[in-house]
Amino acid sequence: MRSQLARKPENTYHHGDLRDALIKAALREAEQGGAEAISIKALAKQLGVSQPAPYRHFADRDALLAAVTAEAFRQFSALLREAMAKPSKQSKLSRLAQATLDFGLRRNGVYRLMFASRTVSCAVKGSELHEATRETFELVIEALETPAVGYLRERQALKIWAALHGVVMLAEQGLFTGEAAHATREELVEDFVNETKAALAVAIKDAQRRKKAGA
Amino acid sequence: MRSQLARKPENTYHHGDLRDALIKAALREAEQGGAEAISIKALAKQLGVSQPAPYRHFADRDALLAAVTAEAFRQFSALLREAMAKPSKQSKLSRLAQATLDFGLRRNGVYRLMFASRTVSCAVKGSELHEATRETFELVIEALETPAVGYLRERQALKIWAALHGVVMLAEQGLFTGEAAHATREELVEDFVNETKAALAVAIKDAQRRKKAGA
DNA sequence: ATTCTAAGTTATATGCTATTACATTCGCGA
DNA sequence: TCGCGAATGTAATAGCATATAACTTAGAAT
Repeated sequence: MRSQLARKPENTYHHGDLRDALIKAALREAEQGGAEAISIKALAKQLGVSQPAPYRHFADRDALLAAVTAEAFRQFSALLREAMAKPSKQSKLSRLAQATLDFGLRRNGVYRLMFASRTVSCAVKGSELHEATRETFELVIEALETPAVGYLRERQALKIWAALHGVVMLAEQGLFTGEAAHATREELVEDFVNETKAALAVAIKDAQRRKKAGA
Repeated sequence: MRSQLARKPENTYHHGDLRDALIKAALREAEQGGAEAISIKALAKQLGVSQPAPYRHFADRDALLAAVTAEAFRQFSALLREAMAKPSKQSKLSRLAQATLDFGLRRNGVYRLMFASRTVSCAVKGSELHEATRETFELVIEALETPAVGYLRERQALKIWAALHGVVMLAEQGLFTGEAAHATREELVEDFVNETKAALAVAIKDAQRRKKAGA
């Protein structure tokens, strides 16, 4: 009685790569429903293994969620990198920003898993998950295409990052639909991008002036 | 065998106000753990009623969550109103902004319930919950203390609202702690507040100029 | 007083997490 | 290549949560 959906080769006792298969399948489940949609039992059935098999690879559901979230961050980072690498008339920052918005809306459930679940805020420093989030943030700094100017670069990165997340959040809440949608999400994102660029330009000019005065 | 925590008067068959008691108790549970921490069974035990009793007042768990979330929005709105009413050297917008940040961090779980759960994005237009979110957004517009200037006022409200949510999100994710905390959350919020004010000032001046030119 | 209804109870079905004890396969060293 | 231990699977089961069904009680309305 093996399920059609089984990714396990027929008539084999061992799955071969259950750990990885679980993460990928869980990510698919989370696509719409977020963390709540991830059920160990359902995944086991889907993959054609017994219900307790996943516990050989993850201590408990939270451990699976953490691994899935880390994988989601890797995919997200890859998407951002791709967007930034792609030649385009837009600036790197603009491409990163629009890619973030796109990811947040298209992969709603995964996005919530990454940025709005208990899992992330509980991630201890140094964990795989914590590192994944830091790495993603580094990409934002890179997208600024600016040399370090005091701590101002990190600050601008934090600001644009926060703004982007906020736009995704409100979009998912439906604040851009209906009669009150006096601005599209994309417009708002572009606004934030431009403000960031302007602020950085000022900061750089300032730094140069100070350097000159000092010399 | 009635629990000490029972809010139900002793020796009464009917609780009297179970619906309301459930919402309040659920909100307490959500305080830390968000929606996941809300268990119908646990609530029933806490309130000293049988486990299925809550189903007389809510069709299912989701219905309870929706009601709890709506109540949370009302409390949030009340907090914002209070912050805006309080005499202070700060501007209304600044007070609303800091109050939002405060709420988002102190009442972490409730905040996630409100802004980052399936419940809200599934709320149909016209529902109690949907109205509650709209009403809260109206407060943001009010805090701008600006007459309508085309659609620019709504746009600025959306922008500052998004930015605030983003800051809360990143703060909960731990991006402000550790060596990289080159700006406090409060500083960032104040930055966004000032940018909003500047943008509005420009918009108003623009509108006046255009009016004069037209006359 | 009687009766209707809202709100509660007990019993039970179903589904998920997690653990325990047992079985099978893989890979590696003798 | 044999065999043995570790890794990885299964079956059985406990425990908890949601939800429904059938029954009971209290309060209000006539």
